[in-house]
Amino acid sequence: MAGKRERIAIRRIDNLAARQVTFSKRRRGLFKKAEELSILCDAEVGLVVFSATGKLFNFASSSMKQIIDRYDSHSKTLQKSEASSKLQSHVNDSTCVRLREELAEASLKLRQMRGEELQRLSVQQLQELEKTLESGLGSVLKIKSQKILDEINGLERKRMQLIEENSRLKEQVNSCPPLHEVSIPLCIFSSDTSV
Amino acid sequence: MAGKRERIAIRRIDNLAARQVTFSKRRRGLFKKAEELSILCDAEVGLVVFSATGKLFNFASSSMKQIIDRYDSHSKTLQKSEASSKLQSHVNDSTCVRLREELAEASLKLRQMRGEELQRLSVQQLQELEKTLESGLGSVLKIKSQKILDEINGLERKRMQLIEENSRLKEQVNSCPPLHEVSIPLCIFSSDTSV
DNA sequence: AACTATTGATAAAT
DNA sequence: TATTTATCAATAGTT
Repeated sequence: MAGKRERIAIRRIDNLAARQVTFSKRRRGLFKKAEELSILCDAEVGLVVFSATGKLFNFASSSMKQIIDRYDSHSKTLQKSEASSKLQSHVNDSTCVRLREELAEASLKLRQMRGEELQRLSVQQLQELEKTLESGLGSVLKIKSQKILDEINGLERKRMQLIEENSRLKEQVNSCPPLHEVSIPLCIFSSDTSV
Repeated sequence: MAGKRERIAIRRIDNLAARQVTFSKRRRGLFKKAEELSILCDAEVGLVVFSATGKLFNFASSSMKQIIDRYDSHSKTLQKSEASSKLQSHVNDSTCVRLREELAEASLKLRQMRGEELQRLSVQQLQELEKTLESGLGSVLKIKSQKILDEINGLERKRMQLIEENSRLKEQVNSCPPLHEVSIPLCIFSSDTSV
């Protein structure tokens, strides 16, 4: 009937469906509050969110470009603003570097999930990995069973359809006069229009 | 005493003091929720706020630079960047494209190993995944056991060393004269020189 | 997607 | 600015 809302720990939600639902709900809430803050308090607000699946959501009280530019000029950790072409190529270099790093990390995780390169992990980390693998394996087994059941049901349905069709055909055959008593005269009749 | 919180209209707060107070409160709330979203839902979140007085506040689940780069690469694919065609050619550089593809594939595999996005896999593929996961799980359990055994052995070794040291110390203590037979006369002797 | 009990955020007062 | 408290808003779990 109702939501017994219990305090939820702030850590990654393991269940995919629950995580996606929460993401939708909280994302809407967050964007609403971002907009409210910008309006109520005359603030410039920029918000960028990438879902775990890589989808982009963003809000900007003015324009995102303007906000990013302003942010860059504030966080003047970038010392020299040189010619734009040099700056751009630098940005692109860093994009490639980031991609390489992310790829390396993803590959390592994959290898570890396959049971490689585990030596440097702590017992704690191994335990977490074990839990993840067990959970993943459970899901795989569940989906596999579903698929197999679906296949069986599909085959069964087709079998039943064939049986029905078969009965219909049998009835048709039974309700017809024997083949040699009908087809030959009909054949003669249709091919001999002069009669 | 208390806050009769009435619904407030979402429009600029005219009173300066009230606006600043509200800004502080809501800003904290917004940043908290941004962080919670990133943690709960495994999302990448970047938030930039400039107060009306020009002060910068920002939050990034990873790094702001990374998030802005990712935002740029996403939005650039949708819009023409009128200023620099050079930038386009760099962003679409074949290396970056290839890295992105590889990363996307690796991420998908990781998610599948965690038990997500399995629906489009065939029974055959699920079976292979199952085998991989079981094998990985086996390795993890093996390494974990090893590590735990190593830890136990290490502790046992240290325990034995301590026991040995203990015996040595006991022997030393036993080979010494008892404390009261030596120290008290010495004490008397040294403090009472008139005897 | 819609519902509601409950937690969380916050407007106003101090 | 911090704290308090009444009230409103967000949302976790459920249907």
